[in-house]
Amino acid sequence: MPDKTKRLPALLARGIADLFPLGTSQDQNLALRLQESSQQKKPLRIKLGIDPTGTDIHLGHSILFRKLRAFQDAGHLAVVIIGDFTARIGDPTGKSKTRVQMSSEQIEANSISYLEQLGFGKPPEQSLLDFTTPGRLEVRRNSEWLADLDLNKVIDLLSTSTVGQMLAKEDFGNRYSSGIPISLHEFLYPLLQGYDSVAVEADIELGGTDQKFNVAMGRDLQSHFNKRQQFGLLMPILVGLDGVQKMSKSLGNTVGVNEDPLSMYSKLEKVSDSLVKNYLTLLTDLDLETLPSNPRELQKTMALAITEQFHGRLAAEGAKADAARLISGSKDSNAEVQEASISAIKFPVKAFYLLSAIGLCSSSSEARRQIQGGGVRLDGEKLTDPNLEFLNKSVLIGKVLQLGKKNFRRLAS
RNA sequence: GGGUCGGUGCCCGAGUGGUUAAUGGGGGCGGACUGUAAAUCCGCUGGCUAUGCCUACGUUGGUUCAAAUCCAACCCGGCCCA
Repeated sequence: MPDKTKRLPALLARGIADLFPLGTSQDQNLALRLQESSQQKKPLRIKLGIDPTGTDIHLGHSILFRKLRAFQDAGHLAVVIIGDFTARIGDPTGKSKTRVQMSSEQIEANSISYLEQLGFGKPPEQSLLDFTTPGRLEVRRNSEWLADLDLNKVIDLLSTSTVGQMLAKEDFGNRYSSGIPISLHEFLYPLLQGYDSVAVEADIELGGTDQKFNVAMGRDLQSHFNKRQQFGLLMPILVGLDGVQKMSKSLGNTVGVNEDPLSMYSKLEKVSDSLVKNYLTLLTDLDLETLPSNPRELQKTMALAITEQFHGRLAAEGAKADAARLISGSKDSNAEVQEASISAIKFPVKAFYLLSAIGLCSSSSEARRQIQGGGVRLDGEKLTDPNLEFLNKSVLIGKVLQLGKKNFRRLAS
């Protein structure tokens, strides 16, 4: 999208999938609006909403937060909206069925966890957002203005849209035409998200490309409520580790931002070739012109750069070295592997039970199968008998139990 | 509210009384190959400290020696009508 973004500063423009509107006035053109902002020394309010429906922030989310951070670093104000109210409805975007509604306790716990993962309490150079520089961040919960909306206001909101417009939204349209139920309250979601923009007086809303409808709704509502309209700045949806579907917790193809360095690095360095450039563009600030041409080296460069963002240079380098060592099957690796306590285990213990007890396998039945299928190693040595007995802790402590090529646990007391 | 069709394992989808955790596909996991990629091939894919025992086909009851398959009620959904 170079034509749309060429007048924007490079770090703000990098990776953008869509930007609207694209007119020639200060209300229609983001480059001009940025100029106005700097002339008037009035930072723009950059809105990014996130619904606390899960507990883990992954790299897919991080694209948007990275962009938000770029705006912070350029002197603007990040307005992070925790959708504690909208989480109760659930964003229907991309959903093929109605989302289950969540309890407020769960929502609150998730919100706190999100802020921590965004870097609250961490040094700015290892966190997604800048929590420390004054005037760069505002965290709001949308229950603040949504919880007390009265029915008159709700009817006013509803009257701004038609059923036809809602069904024109891809997700709703698909569900409707394939006979999958749509609850009425789901129609409210885009309106409420749009109303958030009214409430916080957003100048720009960031979102994934799947958020176009909702972001555009924000513009419509701002206009309806006589506010200056926001720009929509959309980022691509990150493809997950499977190389096919979007990165999503429920698809199990994610890299979480608070994963330990080794698992982060080892997952990333095996991302398929077709995705590596994409990851580099969206998840790093590396200069794309000066990258290694060897595809394997490219993977490693990408994995290292991303891991470094969350754990620092030293830990990332360590993870890289450890990954290489573990894969070569070295027995005496000192790698920094996630530890698993075996203190609660009764000895003697059979191999399959051990595997499930430390969470490497989700059930003891699965553990049996994995061993029988030849996918389990202890300090590099393949286990073949699920019923193999270990007599006491001391024969296990310090050893690394491995499932497949990328799941490791160091056994600890 | 009436009529009608339907609810099967992570998903889709067979199966209409009787070996069998339930054909097949997708996805996932593991193995081989490789560059820890892609493609391809192979295995596994309910649970349980387990050579046996549990729990499963919307829910609850019923018929039967025997049910996902038959009956009843209920719950949920699609479509048509209002």
